[in-house]
Amino acid sequence: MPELPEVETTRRGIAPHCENRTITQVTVRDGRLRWPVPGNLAELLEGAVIHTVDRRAKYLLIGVSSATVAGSLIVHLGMSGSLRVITDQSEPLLHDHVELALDNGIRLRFNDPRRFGCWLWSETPDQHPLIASLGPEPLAPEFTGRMLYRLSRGKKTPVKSFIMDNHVVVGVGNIYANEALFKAGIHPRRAAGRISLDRYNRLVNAIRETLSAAILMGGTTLRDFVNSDGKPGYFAQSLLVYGRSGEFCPECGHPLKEIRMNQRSTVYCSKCQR
DNA sequence: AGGGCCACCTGCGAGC
DNA sequence: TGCTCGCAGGTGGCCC
Repeated sequence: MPELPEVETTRRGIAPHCENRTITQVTVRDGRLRWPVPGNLAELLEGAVIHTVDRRAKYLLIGVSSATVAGSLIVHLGMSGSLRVITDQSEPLLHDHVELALDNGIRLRFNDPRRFGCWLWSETPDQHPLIASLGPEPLAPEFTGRMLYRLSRGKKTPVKSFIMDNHVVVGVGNIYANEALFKAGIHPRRAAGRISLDRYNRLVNAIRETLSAAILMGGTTLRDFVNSDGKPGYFAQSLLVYGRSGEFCPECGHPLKEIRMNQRSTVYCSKCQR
């Protein structure tokens, strides 16, 4: 479910409620996530203070410290996860696996039906194997067309796979890869190594524009994404090609095509994208 | 070494 | 109505 805009929307939603709050209780109802939730999580966190809520790629990094521990929770929402701010006394529902109670009476509740998400703990999150080898953030200045151009020389891999590779750039998932390639006029199957610098500059702009616009609209809700208030995102109505196979291209009116690449739905216009 | 594919898991809609 | 099938926003790890 969540791509970078959805994770950023979640971060912005929870941060004001968590920062500088003390964790009073940790509840793990089902620790069988992608990796087991550490058994000593409550021991580590209860009584500690949350000082930061950051994002790296699609990971939320919740910085926590106390007299005895200092480190970060590494939280990933997987395909179906959501983090909600609970202000009332509502009972947990099915798939509400992890919960943090804070000293302001608010609870942070993690729901994840498919359990592809994770809750890990690290004292040195920057060096954690899941984080250390990630490529640049798509909205950071070091992500440039020149960088993509250089990295892609000699690569036969399709450009869509290339920009979805976390070592190249993080945070470009299936929806936004489709959208950005359409905006840039690049065919998703084109070999990454056979794209000009000029076109990579356009692609970088398209990725930035697409992700920024989605963040401004609170992310994309297709079926079930909800933000930290339990509300949907509104970028779905702005999607140009994703989920629109068979509809007419918004640029030229030609019917949009759908193919599968790496078992993922890939929608494009065969006239506008080369 | 690099690239492609599977697996992890539940829920839902389509089609029979 | 109720079953089965295929598909879903991610990504580490395995195999070729």
